Formats: sequence, structure tokens, C-alpha cells
Amino acid sequence: MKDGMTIGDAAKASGVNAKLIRYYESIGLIPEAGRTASGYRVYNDRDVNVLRFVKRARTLGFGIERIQKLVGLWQDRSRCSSEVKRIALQHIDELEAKIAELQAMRDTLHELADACHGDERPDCPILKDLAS
Amino acid sequence: MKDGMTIGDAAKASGVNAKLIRYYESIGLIPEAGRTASGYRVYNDRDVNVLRFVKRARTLGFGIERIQKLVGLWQDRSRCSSEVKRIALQHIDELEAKIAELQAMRDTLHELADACHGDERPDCPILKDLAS
DNA sequence: CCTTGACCTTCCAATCGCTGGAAGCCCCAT
DNA sequence: ATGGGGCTTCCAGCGATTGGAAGGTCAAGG
Repeated sequence: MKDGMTIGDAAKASGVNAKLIRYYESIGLIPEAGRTASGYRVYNDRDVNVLRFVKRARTLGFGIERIQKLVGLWQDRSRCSSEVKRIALQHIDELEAKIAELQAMRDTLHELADACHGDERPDCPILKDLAS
Repeated sequence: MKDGMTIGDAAKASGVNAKLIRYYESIGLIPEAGRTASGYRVYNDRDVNVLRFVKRARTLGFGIERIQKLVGLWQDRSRCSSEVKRIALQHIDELEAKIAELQAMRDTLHELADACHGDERPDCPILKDLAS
């Protein structure tokens, strides 16, 4: 094999660890790797690029299913960028929703914590709120 | 039983559904409920208050383990409010971290989406970024 | 009294995206 | 040939639910 690497090499080259590469294969996110005669998976630079794509997409918070679509579009030279953008905007919406949810939690807690003396006395607005 | 309700009644009264109440019991978040002769769980108003407390704490994003501590403090009349506040502040820190992470994702994606024409052409900065 | 239907019980499985471990094979260097 | 690393598979767990299946119980109506 000229271009072939083991899963460990592909892991180093892509930044996706070997365990996770196998997992991605098992769920069909990436295609089944080729094998040596003794059963070792074999990867090439193209495979590593796919892994890097996946890793970057995960970093941006995309779920596996959406990444599958994105990989498909990436490899489809006749794709419409509108399709990609649609997926991105949908994901942004979900991020916004989650952010708003967490901010609401933080704001409420912040108010409660501000109102709490935080000393040796048992009186506590935080617990009062939770018990209400 | 004067004060006893079934799990369904406790669910309605607390807003925590029956399945979840059983789950909370199974993991030890709430104590084991009493039982009727035929094996039905029995709840009283005090139990419902605990369930409401748990529900409110979940709404604020606290994890189960921390809620366990909060319930303990709530029921400990000699608690220090500082202990409660410490837990709340810790949780706020974690919320902040998560918010920042999601915002970073959103901001990056927002920039990419802005740069993407979103039309029938295949050229797409979003995919370019992911492939980089 | 019997049936019906709504409730209750337990247990098992799936979600999402990993991560860890166990048991066993392969490959290379000493 | 022996050791140690890397590879293989499979199984299990994380957190916090949710769903379903299979079966027991209860109250009301015919």
C-alpha cells in the first residue's frame, strides 16, 4: 500500500481518535474502511479529509445526522449552496434557542445568588425560590 | 390513608410525570415511597413539595447530583446559606462556560452563513470552512 | 358478578455522542 | 521467542429522560 495508514495514523492525522473513527464507521457516518489481509483498517488522505470535516462540523455543534447531509453535499459537486445554508441556518436557530434557555437559567440564578447572603445563617433566597 | 395519593395524583400535583418520579426514586434522588397493600406507591403533600423542588431545580439546569445536595440543605434547618450559594455559583460558572461555547459556534456559523450566497450555485464558504 | 378501561407495577430498550474496558490477534524489534 | 505496542470485536456506562411490553389492581356500569 502506497497511501495506506492504520487507524492510529489516521487518528493522529485527523485529530479524531481511533475509537471514535470506528464508532463513526459503525453508525454509517463514514464508509467502511478497507482492510489489510489480517483485518486492520486502512485509510488514505481522502479518508483523513473526511474525518477532519466531521471533526470541524462537530466543533461547530452539528449533530451526526446533519453532518451526514453536509458530507454528502460536500462531495456532491452539483450541490446548491442554498441547501448547505439552509442546514446552517437551522442549526443556528437551535443554537440560539439553547443559548437563550441557558441564559435564562443563568440570569435567574444570578439574581437569586445576589440576594443570598452566603454566610453561616440558614436563611436563603435560593432555596426559597426552589421551594416555591 | 388521609393524605395519600397515587403516583398519578402526585404527578399532576407536582408537574413531574409518573415515569420520572419512579426514575428519581430508583436513582435515590427521592426516598422510596410508601406502598399500599397491593403495591401501589403512596405520596403525601410533603412528597409533592420535594418533587416540585426537584422540578424547579431541573428547570434551572442543576444536575441530579447537585439537586440531591440542595434537597439535603433545604431540609437541614441548620444549613449555612453560604453552602447553597457556593453550589449556585458553581452552576452559574458552568452555565457561562456552556453559553460561551454555544455562542462561539453560533458566531462562527453566522459569519459563514452570511458569506454564503445560498443560491443554486455550488460554491459555498460553509463547506470550504468545514473542509479546511 | 363480570367486564371494561384506566390506572398501577416491573423490566428492558432507546436516545446522543462518545469513552472505557476486556479479551484476543498482529506486527516489529530485541 | 518474547515483549510491548497497536489492532480487532463486543459490551457497558455516562445523564436525564422517554417509550413500550407484559401483567396486576381498582372502581364503575351492565
